[in-house]
Amino acid sequence: MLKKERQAFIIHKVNLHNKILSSDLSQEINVSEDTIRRDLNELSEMKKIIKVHGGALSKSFHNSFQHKNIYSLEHKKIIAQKAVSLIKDGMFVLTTGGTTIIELARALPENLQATFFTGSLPAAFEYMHHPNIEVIIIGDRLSKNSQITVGGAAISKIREIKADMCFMGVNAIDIENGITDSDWDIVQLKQAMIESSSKVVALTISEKVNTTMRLKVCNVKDIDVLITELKPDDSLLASYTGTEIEII
Amino acid sequence: MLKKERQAFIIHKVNLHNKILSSDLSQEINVSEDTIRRDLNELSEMKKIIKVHGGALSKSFHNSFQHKNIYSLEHKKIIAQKAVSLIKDGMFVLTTGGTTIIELARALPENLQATFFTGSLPAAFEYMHHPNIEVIIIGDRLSKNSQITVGGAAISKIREIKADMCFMGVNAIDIENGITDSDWDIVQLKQAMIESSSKVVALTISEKVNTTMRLKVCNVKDIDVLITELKPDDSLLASYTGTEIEII
DNA sequence: AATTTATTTGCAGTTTAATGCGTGTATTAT
DNA sequence: ATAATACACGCATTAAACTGCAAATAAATT
Repeated sequence: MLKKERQAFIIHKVNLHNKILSSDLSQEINVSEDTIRRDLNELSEMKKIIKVHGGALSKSFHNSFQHKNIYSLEHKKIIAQKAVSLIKDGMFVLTTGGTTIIELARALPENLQATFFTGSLPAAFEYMHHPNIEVIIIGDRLSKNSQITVGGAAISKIREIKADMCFMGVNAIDIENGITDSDWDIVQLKQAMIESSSKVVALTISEKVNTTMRLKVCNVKDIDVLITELKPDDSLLASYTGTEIEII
Repeated sequence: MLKKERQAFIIHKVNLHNKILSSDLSQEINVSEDTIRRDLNELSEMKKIIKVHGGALSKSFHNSFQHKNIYSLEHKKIIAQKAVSLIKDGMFVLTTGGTTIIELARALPENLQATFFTGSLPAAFEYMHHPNIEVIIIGDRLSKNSQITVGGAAISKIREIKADMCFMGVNAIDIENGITDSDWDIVQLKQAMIESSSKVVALTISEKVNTTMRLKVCNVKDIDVLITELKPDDSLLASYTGTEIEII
């Protein structure tokens, strides 16, 4: 068995089982464990697999359990601070889910009186702890991944609302493709929210600026305000300054 | 089992149950408690979990801290255990809020496949962590006291549902006055739930049996099953045994 | 085809990682 | 206050990983 085909075989096995032991492979292919180890190292070098003590794991396995760290937490706090300044007493506010929105919720001043609509459970929890904020939950099927309600009922409820402002956590934004996302249900929700709001505020860490995902939510011009942790005149945001978007 | 794999498993478990004991994990995975402790320390270092004496807690649910303080928790666990046995695969289940219902949610077996409708945020959080349970959130204004959605929209949504079973946390029950409560909105909700369910299961700690509040929810005869932490033949429940209510 | 060259493999010895156990010390519960 | 758990630390054991080297194999050259 040639080295190339052996490595192909290993990749196949790893992807199939999500994990593999060096010792098993060694037996199965009938080569020494050293050889397997060398293969695993090379494949790991090529980012095809994740090598661990004793064997290897598939990339997908790793991803599925690797919860997104909140290391951009500080950035998100800055964003939240800026976003909060836009909210005035008496407003009706629509919000999506996402960790940035949670930070926004935590940053709300105690004396702010406003009504928040959301289908995001974690966001609702946060809003709930604010004394002067009225919370309206948008009901429907709960998506376990995103911890937000999704579906037709949610969308038609959103359409019934006429909100002053919509705060949207953004996963990818790009001057060409606008706001994009990877989850069909979430895209529908966001589109409905945009239509139901007088003003759309997009929140994103700069890391996600100029990235693209598969599904389109809206064009850049549909956004009224863009908030990142950067200063408005940062060079990364230069391409957006020409548009009619307000950058904060 | 590889180390990474084990740690992924631990993260999964923690997120599912919101808390986990080192001793349980040790047994389940069949490694020494030292190993588990080392894992928990590393995961805690990585901010994936919150390590506490005896085990670990999920990050998402820091509310679990309050968990210990729940009044007569042990009784509620017994009640939850009994209630769970009534739920079969494929059922549509309506639930109210309340700490007893939370315990019910935690007691649900992992392999149970069912659809749960609720307006209670804490309950929804619990259901969400169960892999095979579909959660439908009933939307409306969020009552901060009871952490449940209340109002006309919630009620009309409930009326659209035809559930197999309704689990109702009971605040006061009495053979004369039936189930009573003190919150107008909650009473409306509960009445709607009763109407929309083939079977009504009332859950209550024995302390609340033979007590009364101001607002009537329903008569005792509208209940199908009554669950307390007591044995069915306990003298406290004697007055209910004559009726057609099943006592568990 | 034969020989050189380069690559790959296996092996021995050493190093490192992972785990379990025993002991003494914290922490929690009674 | 006392007993019962849970914890941390060091050490021993085992398995896995690395290192360098020689043998084996494949590829290239003449």
